[in-house]
Amino acid sequence: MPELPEVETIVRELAESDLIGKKITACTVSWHRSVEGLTPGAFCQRIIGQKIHEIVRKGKHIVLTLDHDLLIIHLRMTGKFCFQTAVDPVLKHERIRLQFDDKKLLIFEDQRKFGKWKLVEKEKIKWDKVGLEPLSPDYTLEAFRKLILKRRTPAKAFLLNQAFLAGLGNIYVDEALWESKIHPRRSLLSLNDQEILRLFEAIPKVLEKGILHQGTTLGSSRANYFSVSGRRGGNQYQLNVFRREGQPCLRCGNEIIKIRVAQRGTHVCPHCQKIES
DNA sequence: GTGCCTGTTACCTC
DNA sequence: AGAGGTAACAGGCA
Repeated sequence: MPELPEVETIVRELAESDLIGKKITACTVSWHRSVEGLTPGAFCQRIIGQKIHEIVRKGKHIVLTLDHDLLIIHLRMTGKFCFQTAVDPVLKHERIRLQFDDKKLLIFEDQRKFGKWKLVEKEKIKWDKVGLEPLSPDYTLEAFRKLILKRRTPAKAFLLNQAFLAGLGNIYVDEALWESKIHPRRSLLSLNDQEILRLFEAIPKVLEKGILHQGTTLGSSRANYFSVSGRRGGNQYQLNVFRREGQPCLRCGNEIIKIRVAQRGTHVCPHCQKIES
């Protein structure tokens, strides 16, 4: 569920909440596999007493700088946060709760239980599986071309791979490919300079639009994306292809179709995004 | 009820 | 190196 724009929205809300400078005074893990690498007991023992100094996004990861460790959280499909007070009931899909020195509770909910929290000593952190950040100054046409160079992988598989580019998921990949008029099955080798430039420009464009609209919330169920304050995103009303199968392409009027690429549901305009270039 | 689908990623084999 | 399959899970939907 949450891709870069949704994670960014959450991180901004967390960073602007009053968590910075707060000390963790209690911790409850109610699903042991939400914690990676440590038993729930060891995890709680290590995190209690540490203060939160900074909250940032790295690809789709949420990174909280504590006194000694980095707390790295990946929401995967259905992870979300909310604030509660001690008198509120335990939520149905609650997996982890942190209590702070002001008695406030940060709750981690995760219906499908794929989300992960881990503690890593600051000096030992490695980000080798997190690729180029499309919204950073490092994102240049040269850097982008270097990633594409000599690869024969389909464009969609490439964009989904976090080790190359960090932060794109199924929604924004389909949007970026539609925007740049590239078929998701096109081999990177087949892309000409003009197409590479269009793709290079489309990626930050669709991500920034997603952030501007505070993320994409597709359905109405609680399994969907909600910000920390419980707000829905608005980007679902701005999508050009994703989940628009059977509807007219907003650029040419032809019908959007849904196919399967890299084992993922994939939305394309067969007229704008031709497989042969 | 049954079977298929879902926004993610790690891990395995080929 | 890269592709394809499966698994981790719960629930919505036809």
